[in-house]
Amino acid sequence: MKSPDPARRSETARRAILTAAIDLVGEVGYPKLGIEAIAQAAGVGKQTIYRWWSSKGALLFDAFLTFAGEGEAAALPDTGDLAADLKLVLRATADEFGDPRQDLAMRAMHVEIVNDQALAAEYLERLDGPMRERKAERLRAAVRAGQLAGDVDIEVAVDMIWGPVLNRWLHRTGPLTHEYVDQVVDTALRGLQPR
Amino acid sequence: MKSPDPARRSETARRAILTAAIDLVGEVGYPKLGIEAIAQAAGVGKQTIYRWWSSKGALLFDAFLTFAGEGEAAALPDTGDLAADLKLVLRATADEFGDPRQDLAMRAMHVEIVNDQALAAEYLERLDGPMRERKAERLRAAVRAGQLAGDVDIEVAVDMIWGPVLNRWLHRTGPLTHEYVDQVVDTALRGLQPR
Amino acid sequence: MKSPDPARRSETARRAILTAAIDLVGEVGYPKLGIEAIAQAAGVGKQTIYRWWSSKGALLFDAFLTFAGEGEAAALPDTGDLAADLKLVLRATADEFGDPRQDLAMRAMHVEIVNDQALAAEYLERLDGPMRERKAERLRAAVRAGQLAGDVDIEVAVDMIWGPVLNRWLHRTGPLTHEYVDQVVDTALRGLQPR
Amino acid sequence: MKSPDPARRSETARRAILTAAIDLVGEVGYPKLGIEAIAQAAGVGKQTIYRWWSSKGALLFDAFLTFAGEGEAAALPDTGDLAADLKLVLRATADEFGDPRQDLAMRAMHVEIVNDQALAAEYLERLDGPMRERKAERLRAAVRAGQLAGDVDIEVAVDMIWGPVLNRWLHRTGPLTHEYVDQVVDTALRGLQPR
DNA sequence: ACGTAAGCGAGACGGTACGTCATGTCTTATA
DNA sequence: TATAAGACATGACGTACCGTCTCGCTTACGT
Repeated sequence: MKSPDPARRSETARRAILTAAIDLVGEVGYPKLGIEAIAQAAGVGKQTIYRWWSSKGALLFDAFLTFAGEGEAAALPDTGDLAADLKLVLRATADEFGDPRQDLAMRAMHVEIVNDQALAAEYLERLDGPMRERKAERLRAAVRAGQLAGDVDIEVAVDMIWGPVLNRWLHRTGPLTHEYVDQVVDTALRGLQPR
Repeated sequence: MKSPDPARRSETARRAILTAAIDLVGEVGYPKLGIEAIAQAAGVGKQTIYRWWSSKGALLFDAFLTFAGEGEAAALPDTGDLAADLKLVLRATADEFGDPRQDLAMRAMHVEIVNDQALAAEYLERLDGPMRERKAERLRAAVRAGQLAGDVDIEVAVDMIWGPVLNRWLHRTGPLTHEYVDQVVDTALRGLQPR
Repeated sequence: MKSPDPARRSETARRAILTAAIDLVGEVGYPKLGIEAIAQAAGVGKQTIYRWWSSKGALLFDAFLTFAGEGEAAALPDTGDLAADLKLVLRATADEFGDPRQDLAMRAMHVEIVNDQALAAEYLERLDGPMRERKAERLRAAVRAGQLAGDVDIEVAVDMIWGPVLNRWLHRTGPLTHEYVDQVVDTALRGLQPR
Repeated sequence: MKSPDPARRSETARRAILTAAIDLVGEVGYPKLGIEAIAQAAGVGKQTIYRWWSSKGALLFDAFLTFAGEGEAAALPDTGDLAADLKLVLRATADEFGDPRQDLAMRAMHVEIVNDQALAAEYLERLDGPMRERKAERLRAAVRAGQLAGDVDIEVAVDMIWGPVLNRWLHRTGPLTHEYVDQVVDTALRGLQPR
């Protein structure tokens, strides 16, 4: 019983596999994605995949972490106008969801999370957590600026703003338009009760 | 090219299949659920499944519709106290999600919806739609009672109340406690901005 | 447990089934012949086939008996020239085997005989037996005419004349030409040893 | 489009499959023989069978070639007494046909040949051909020794001696006794006409 | 520097489940 | 009650992938 030596790992193969995984999931969708096809597309032996990843989910997941981690690490914009800043961010998110390839790939990851508790935990820690922290930080700044009530639970606030958007996309409850996200932001900030 | 004659369909077989599907998905989870196992458990030939359902998703889905449709058709409670009514309903929902068997089964259905546009549409029309209408109706009653602002978009309001709860369950963003749902209701009603 | 009443049997259905069986076996060959296809082609319910025949072989077999029995019951020609008479008959047989439809159908029957002892027995009694008797009778006439040795075993003689032809056809050992059957007749009559 | 690499083929699996095929066909007979059962008995995945053989017939056939090819390659006996030599060989053949296991297995192969032209051709080339050559060679030796007429067509002669025996076995026209084969030999050599 | 031990591409292996097909039985309605 | 129609339970078919394994090959150390 021996485990592979990370020092000797081929970075070429690793990138090829992750890239192929993302590409394929965007082409055929998650349920039809197969390890054999990934290996083929990456020009790699199956064993090289099994050596380094424990499951299709873990692989796909790693692919996301890798490519997402490369891109966005920046804080959310803070122009002083909270509503405008949130709308800007959410509209961008909605647009990403609109791109068919990203749509398929992200659905894949979410399915994996829905079904696998361990991946969900890792997702929380490595992707959702940091992202959420940036969202929370922006809201805290708003609190400090007196634009948000001080006694609001920040976690709940984040959920109430981003939750509806994620949901609408994932469950296709309706079109994910800019108008919709604007309304969500406005309503969340203002509350439902009459003033 | 001939298609099966619904008039000759065996109701016995149909019920056995739907029941077995729900039972099995609650036992082994969606990804390990197989047509062969369902047929076996239902004491039915595979062909009888393939004759009447086009996919595993469609079957599972039909099972949900069947058993859900039998149960709940009632309106949401209206005691006059909107917040209390919403908390009651959402706590019940949270409790359902907490039951491991229902948890697994509902995750299965949601995964299916996430991946299959056609099923998503049917889900919207037959399960989510009616349910949503009852939620909307309760909120409209609140508007009439002066407890909710008249200019709030009811769709957005529903999303803002139920969305966070569904999300937290599906993505395991955190524990789905009664405290959490209470806070969601309070925050949604009150809004995030300082008064 | 009751058995069907032959008195009520539909002659129409019976003929349609037998005809369809022969036709189909000539089209698709024996291994691809199915009960369902026969029923379909005959415009008959499957049960009607299962009611009256115990197996695909028995049905096919019955079809042969029926149509063969109707056709040939005549004695072999006896012009006084034994060799010429035999060549005439064998050439006709070779020609029958050459017709693709008859070829396929007869192969079907022979396969059935090879595999099923009971059918083999019935074949011997009802088809091969009578045919063989006519062949033997022709040879006996030749003995009486002094054209054949009196101490030859007629059974063996029949086998030696017809056997090679049947074999060459069934196993495709070589082309079944008129020349070949002529040579078989000549050689069988003359013997292999030098005179 | 990729085809299997013969270099990597597992000899263990190959032998196990061929052996299992022969064993099973001897137990259940050809029509009830299934690929699934062979795979099971050989302790092999079905795909391993499908990878290397194109059909049940081809497999069975290969099994015969393999095991037959291992055994008999020797020439027919030549003691100088043609009739005695032939009787010896034919009696042995009759005995083989009498062994139930060999009987079933050989029937299987013959059915396959009857139904499949391609297999028939391979059979002719690889099994029947060489065997036939040995038979022909024995007869040619007899011609040289003056025991057989020089103008006899050897092919026809072989058919006339071995054909009746093969036929009687295959079609169960009668018991395949030593007496019968003796008579065939005698009659074939002597001819049917009076001397 | 060079043998050796690892990762690598390739792909055969024993399996499992797939979705299709044919079998033979059972049910229903028609005549 | 025999029939045409066809749904049913059963189970084999041939396919597609699974995850493991064994091959040579190449690459990078450790002596």
